[in-house]
Amino acid sequence: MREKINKVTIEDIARVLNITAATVSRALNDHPGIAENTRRIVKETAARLHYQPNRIASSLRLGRTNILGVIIPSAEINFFGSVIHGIEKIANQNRYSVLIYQSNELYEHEKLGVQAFLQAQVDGVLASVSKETINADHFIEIKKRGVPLVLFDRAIDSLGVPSVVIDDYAGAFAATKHLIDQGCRHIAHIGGQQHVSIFNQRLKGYIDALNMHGIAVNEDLIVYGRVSVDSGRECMQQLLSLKQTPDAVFAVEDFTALGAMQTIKDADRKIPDDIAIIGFANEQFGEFLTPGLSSVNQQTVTMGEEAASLLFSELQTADRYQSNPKKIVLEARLVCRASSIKQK
Amino acid sequence: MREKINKVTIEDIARVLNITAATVSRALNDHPGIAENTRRIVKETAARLHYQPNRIASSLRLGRTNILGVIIPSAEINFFGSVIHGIEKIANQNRYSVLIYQSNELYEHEKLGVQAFLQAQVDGVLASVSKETINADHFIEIKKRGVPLVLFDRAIDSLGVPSVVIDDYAGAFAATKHLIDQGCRHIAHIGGQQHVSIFNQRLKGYIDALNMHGIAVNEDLIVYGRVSVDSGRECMQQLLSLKQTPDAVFAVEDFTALGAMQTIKDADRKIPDDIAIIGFANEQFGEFLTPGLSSVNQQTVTMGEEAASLLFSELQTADRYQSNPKKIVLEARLVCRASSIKQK
DNA sequence: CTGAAAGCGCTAACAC
DNA sequence: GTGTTAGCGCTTTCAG
Repeated sequence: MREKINKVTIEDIARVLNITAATVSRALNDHPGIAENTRRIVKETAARLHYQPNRIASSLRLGRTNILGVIIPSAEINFFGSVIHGIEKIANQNRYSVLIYQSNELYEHEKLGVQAFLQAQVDGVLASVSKETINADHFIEIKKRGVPLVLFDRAIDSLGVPSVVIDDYAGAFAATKHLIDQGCRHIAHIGGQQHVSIFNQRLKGYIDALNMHGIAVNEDLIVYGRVSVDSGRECMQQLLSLKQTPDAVFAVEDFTALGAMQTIKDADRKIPDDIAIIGFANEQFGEFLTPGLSSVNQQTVTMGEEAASLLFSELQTADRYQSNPKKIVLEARLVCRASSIKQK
Repeated sequence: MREKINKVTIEDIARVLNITAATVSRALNDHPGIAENTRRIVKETAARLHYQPNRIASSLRLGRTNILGVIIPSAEINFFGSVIHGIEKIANQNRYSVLIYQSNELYEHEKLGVQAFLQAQVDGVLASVSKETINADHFIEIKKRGVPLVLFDRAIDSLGVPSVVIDDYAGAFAATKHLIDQGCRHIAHIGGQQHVSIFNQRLKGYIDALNMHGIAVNEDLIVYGRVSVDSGRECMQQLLSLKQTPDAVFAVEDFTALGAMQTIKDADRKIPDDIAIIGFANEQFGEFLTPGLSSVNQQTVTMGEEAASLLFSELQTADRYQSNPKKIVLEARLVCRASSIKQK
C-alpha cells in the first residue's frame, strides 16, 4: 500500500497531453465543439491517471452542488429510514447525493440542520418537521434564499411549499368505518398531540366517520396521549375505568395501539371479541403480535420517492414559490388483521 | 415572500465596514491577531446581513469538507438506520455532516458510492460491505488516496482498516449457554449462509458452548436456512420431524426465530416449556411477541458512535494505515425474555 | 493589527 | 476546435 495516488487535476491531464485545461474540461464534460479524437484521448488519459473530478471546485464555479439535504427527526425510526431509502433512490438516479441531518425532534437542532445545509450550498432541502417546532422562520429562510424546499409527512401548510403527505383523514375515516362495519358502536379514540396536524386529521376522520354513520360522538371515549407504548397503556386504563367501556379502539398510531392491547389483555378482556383495536402506521411489529394488529399503511418508500421527484421538478422551474404549491396526498391503505375482525 | 435574500459574501461585509475580506475572514474565524472591537463589529454586521459562510469555497481552499460519507446496504433496514443515527450524532458533535449512499447489497452500487464520495472530497468514509462484494479494490482506492476508512458490522479483515463489529461468537456462546443453564440438553441451531462470516461465527459459538458443557453436538439438530421468517418456518418443520425433537432452539437471527416460533405454536408445542427459543439481533418486534423473544443485542447505535469516533481519531493521526488497524469488538448482550426462561 | 495578493480546481465567455 | 482569461468565495502567506 506504499504507492499513494497523488491528487491529479485537469491541469495534470492537460500538461501530459500538451493541451489546455479548458479543453480537458470540455472533453470530459462531452461538450459539443470538441474533436472526437481529443475527447477520446483525454478520457483515456484521465482513466490512466486515476483522475477523479473535484466536485467541490466545480460546485464553486457552477453554483450548484448536486447535493440534497434531508432533515428528519431520527434515522433510528423505521418510518424515516424508509423515506430516506426512497429519497436516496431517486436522488441517485439524478446523480445527486443526499446529506442527512437528524433533528431529534428538537427545534434548535432543526435550525442547526437548516443552517448546515445552507452553508453546504445544497441544491434543495427535504424535511419532515419536528414535533416541537412551532416557529417556521428557518424554513422561510430557505425559501428566501431561493433554495427549493419540499416537506414530507409532517408538513406545514401555511408555509406554502410543496409537500407529500398521506391522507391521514381518509385513513382514520376508513379505520373507524371498518370498526363500525364490524358491529362496534362504542368506538374510542386514543389521540396524539393535537397541534400536530396529522394527529388532528386522524381525530377528524374518526369523528366524521362516526357522524356519517349515525353514531353520536361520546367525548368520554376520546382521550389524548403522548404517542408511545406507555401512553397507550395509560390511556387505555382510563378508557377501561369508564362505566360504559368501549367495544373498539382506534389508536392514533401503532405504539399507542400496542400499549392499549397490553392493557386490554392484562384486564382479561378479549381482542377483538370484547374490544377490537386498530392502529396507524403499519409498523413492522404489528404483523407479529397476537392477535395481529390491524393498521393503516403509510407508503413510506413511495413518500420518499414522490418527495424527491417533487424537488427535482421544482429544481427545473425558475418561478419557484410563485404558484400554488403542489401537494401530493398518498392513499392510506387499510391493513386488516385479527385484532379488528370480529367473528360474526 | 417578495424580499429574496441576495447572496452575501465576506466581500460584502468588508465593503460595508471599509475593511478587507481578509480581515473579515479572520474575525469570523476568531483568529488570534485581531482587534476585539473589529471582531465584534464584523460578527454583528454578518448577522445583520444574514451572512452564511460558503463552505464550498472554504472547502476548496482548505482541502477538507467536514463531510463524512457513509455506505450502507439500505436505510430501510432497521439495523442500519440505527447505526446511521449513532454516526450522525458523533459527526454533528464534531461539526461534520453525513452523506449517505445505499448499495442495495450490490457491488456495482457500492463502487459508485465510493466514487461519488471521492469526487465529493469527503474527509472520511464509513462503510458496511454489501453481501455481494467479493472484490475490495474500491475500498483499496480510498486508502490509496489517503482518505480514512472505517468498516462496521460487515468488515473485511484483510483490508487492514479499522473496524467496529460485535462479538458474534461470544453472543452465540452466551445464548447457547443460557439455554443449557435452563436445563435444555437437545439444543438445535438454525443457521444462516455460512460464507457470511457473522453467521459462521454464531455457529461456532453454539458448537463450542455445547462442547464446553459436555454436550455432544448432534448434526441432526443443525439446519441451515436463508435468514427469513419463511426459512425459519421451514427449518423448524424439519426439526420437528426428527424422532428426537429439540427442547430448545438457537436461531441465527430474530426473523428466523420468529418463523420457528410460529411453527412451534402451530404444532401445539409450548414455548418455552416444551421448546425454549432464542434469536439474535434484538429486533424491535421481539419485545412485543407472546412470549417475548429472548435475543442478543447488537448495540447498533453504539456501533455507529464507535465507528465515527474511530474515524475522527484516524483523521487526527498523520501516519494512517501504517500500524495495525484498531478493531473494536462490541459486546453482544443477552436479552432474556419469556421465550427462553423455563419455570423451575 | 490589517491589507495586498495569490490560489484551491474548475468552467465559461470571448477570442482566434 | 482550441487557447486565453477571469472568477466562483474563501483563507493564508507575506508585508507593513
